[in-house]
This record gives sequence, structure tokens and C-alpha cells, in this order.
Amino acid sequence: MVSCKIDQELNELSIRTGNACVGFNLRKTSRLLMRLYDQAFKPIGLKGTQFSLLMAVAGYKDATIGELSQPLCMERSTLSRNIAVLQKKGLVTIEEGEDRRQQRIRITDSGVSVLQEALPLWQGVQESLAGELGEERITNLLKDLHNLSQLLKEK
Amino acid sequence: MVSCKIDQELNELSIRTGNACVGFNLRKTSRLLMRLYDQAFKPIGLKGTQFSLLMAVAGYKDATIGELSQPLCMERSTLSRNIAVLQKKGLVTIEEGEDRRQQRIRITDSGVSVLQEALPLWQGVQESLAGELGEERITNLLKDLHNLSQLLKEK
DNA sequence: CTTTAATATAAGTATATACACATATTAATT
DNA sequence: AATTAATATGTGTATATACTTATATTAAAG
Repeated sequence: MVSCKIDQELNELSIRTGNACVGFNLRKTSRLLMRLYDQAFKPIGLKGTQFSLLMAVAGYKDATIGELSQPLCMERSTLSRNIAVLQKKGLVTIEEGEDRRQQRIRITDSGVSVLQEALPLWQGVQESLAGELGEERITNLLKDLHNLSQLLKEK
Repeated sequence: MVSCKIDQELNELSIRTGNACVGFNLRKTSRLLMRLYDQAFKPIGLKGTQFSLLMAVAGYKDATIGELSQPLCMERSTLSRNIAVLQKKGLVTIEEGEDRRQQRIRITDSGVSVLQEALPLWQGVQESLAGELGEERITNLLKDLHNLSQLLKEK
């Protein structure tokens, strides 16, 4: 039957496509890796994503939602909600700027101290990855990700 | 003041860490790329993630949630919900297996025809990436992602 | 100075994700 | 056969993500 042939083709195609698809593989690896970070940060009640965001808040001082959204490549509405989670945990404050449309985000003392606890945990994951995958492969991967995201940012 | 020094250190550290963090960069690139796929699939009302999942359903015939969850590296509960979205769209069916705990997932005719529309759209993105980033870099990235996910699966 | 346009953020809606726990079903033990 | 253990999936809860739309504020045009 023709339908069986089409099915068979689709069957093989789907496997090939899954292997070749940058999006699928990026996302799949992301799922696996984020679970590892989440485990590592569990003792201090943080998620991997929250660690990243808190680090960004620490790095870009008194930034607005819009300013933060650019280096993070995150939708402002998404960022707004993610910041609210950190605020609820008492790790950042949100204050109205001179321009009263803007909200300026600042890390709290509690946020700094959580970061100080988090850093060695992050480093543990990072070193474990470097150890098992090799420093060079990590560097390579980071370079490739950087190239790809640069390219995508221009769209 | 001491606190200023600490702040300054944290400031620089956060930038360095952001650049070096595999998790952050993987996720950031993922965000950017998935937006591109979502745009591409928009004409047929599909998201990038849904395309991947539907392809997997087509590839692993009559698979259960548990069986699908392994190659996708996705939590079974997550998969369960994602499959429900495809079912709501009429793209897959969910039927009780011989073992009545299991649910067997099957692509529908409508699902096949959506996939056939989706494939050229996917290919468009894939070729655009290969064109702009270079075939070799794509291959390299895929290899690195594969290595990393293999490593993470063993944890 | 008033109206209009631009900008910054939040809220509404939908999906993706995972962990912990609950439920149903099958397999294993005694 | 009855009880217990293992397995497959779904639900509750919380967060992450983005698009669209709403709201408030500032800037620009007239």
C-alpha cells in the first residue's frame, strides 16, 4: 500500500530530522543540563535559571527590565515575571525610576549572600563538566553557541 | 568601603560567569532559536517544540509515554502534558495499551498532513542556519551537543 | 497647550518544564 | 489467594517562556 510506504518514509525521516535538528538537540541538552543545575542549587532553594538571572542583576546594576532583557535575550514580559519571582524570595528590589515608566532592579543583601553560597555550587557543576567533557570541548561549545546567538540576534 | 569592593568583584564576576556558564548560554541560544522556529511554523499553527514532538510520535510508532520520554530526555509528566496539547489539536490519538496502565500514542492522518506541511518550513530554517553559520559549524555544534547530552544522560 | 505618537512595563492567555505525590494496574512474595 | 512491591501515568504546584493586548508615562506635533 502507498500509505505504508509514506509511513515508512516518514518514520525514517523523523529519526534523521531529529538527529539533524539544531533546535531539538539544543533544547534536549538544555533540559538535561538544567536538571543538573537545579539539583546542584537545590540546597539553597534556587533554580538554575534564577541563579543566572540573579547574576545578571548583580552584573548590570540598577538596570531596568528593558536594559536587562537585551543581554539575556529574553522577552521583557518573561523577564518581568522572572524578576517578580526573585522579588518574592527577597533577593531583589524593584523601584520606580526617574522615568516613572521604568522599574529599576537591584540585588538585596540577602541576594548577595545567596549568590555567595551559589557560586561554589555553580563552579562544582562547571568543573565537573569540564572534567568529564574536556576543557577544550566546553570552550568550543561556548564559542559555537556564541556565534549562533549572535547570528540569531540580528534577526 | 569594603562593601563597594565586594560589589565590584561581584560585578565583574557575574559578567565572567555569564560568559562561561554552559547552562546560561545553552538556554539563551535556545530562547533565540526557538523564537525563529515558532515564527517559521506559525503559518500552520505549530510551535517548534510541537513539531519535534510530532516527529518523534511519527518516528516511534505506537510508543507509550515512557518509551517516548527516553529519546526525548523529557520527564514523563511533561511529555504527558505536551502530548495532550497535540491530542487537543487532533494530531495524535491516545489509546489504552494491552497493559492498561500504558497509553499508546499514534499520529493521525491530520497529524501526518501537518507534518508534511511543516517539513519544508523546518528545512528552510535548517538551511538558513547552515548557510549563515556554515555547514561545518552546525555539524560541530550537533556533535558537541550529542556528547554533552550523552554524558548528562548517565547521571 | 492639547492631541498624538512612542516607550516601558504589566496582565491575559497558552504552552513547556519538572518535582512531588496520588492513582491505577501489573508483577512478585509469602 | 492475599498482600506487597514495582511500574505507568496523571494531578497539583511552581516556574519559564513568548505573543498579544492593556495601561501608564513621556515625548513629539500641531
